[in-house]
Amino acid sequence: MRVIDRGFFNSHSVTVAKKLIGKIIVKREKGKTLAARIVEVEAYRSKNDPGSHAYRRRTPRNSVMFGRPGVAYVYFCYGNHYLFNVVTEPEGDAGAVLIRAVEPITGIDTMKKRRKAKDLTGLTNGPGKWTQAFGIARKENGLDLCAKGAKLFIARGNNKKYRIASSVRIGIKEGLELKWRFYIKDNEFVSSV
DNA sequence: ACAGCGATTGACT
DNA sequence: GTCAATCGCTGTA
Repeated sequence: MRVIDRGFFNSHSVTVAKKLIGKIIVKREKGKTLAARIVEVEAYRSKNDPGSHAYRRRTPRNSVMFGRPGVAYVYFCYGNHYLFNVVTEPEGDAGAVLIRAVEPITGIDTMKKRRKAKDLTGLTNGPGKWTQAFGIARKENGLDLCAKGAKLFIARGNNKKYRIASSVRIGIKEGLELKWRFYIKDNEFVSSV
């Protein structure tokens, strides 16, 4: 399994977002491995992106977005859910890619247990759903996905074919002129919003 | 110090 | 289709 290095994330958020489609998110747990293919993402920047947490200024919550690329930015949303991003752009320049949906590959039983689900329906097709399936929460915020021996990382996928579609980002009120949501066309695990 | 609200989900009509 | 849940961050005072 070839882990993606920091240089991959040290780039424009939109570039990284498109390239993350089809990659594999992996979490090594005690005695178990969870893996899933990334099928839907959104790019966020700072300047000129009113939809981003980092649009106005650096705050305690968004500070991770200003830090090293390749680090996890996890935040609590709507009082119920954890949303997972990977930090992009050179250090000091805020940016992140939100992973909105994934297609399960390995560790499906664990995912089902956490989601209290019987089958694959609705298991990982949303930003708060797949993080729950993976057991990702506040403690993952600031975790370096490119560190040697990281338990959570992103790897290169197989060369499965897909077509990327784009649209406005979901759930935000500003920045709607930017079509920075990218997803695999016709993939059943893309969020159904 | 505090009111308002969000990069969502699941349950219910 | 509609709507409540739920909590901590953010902007304003």
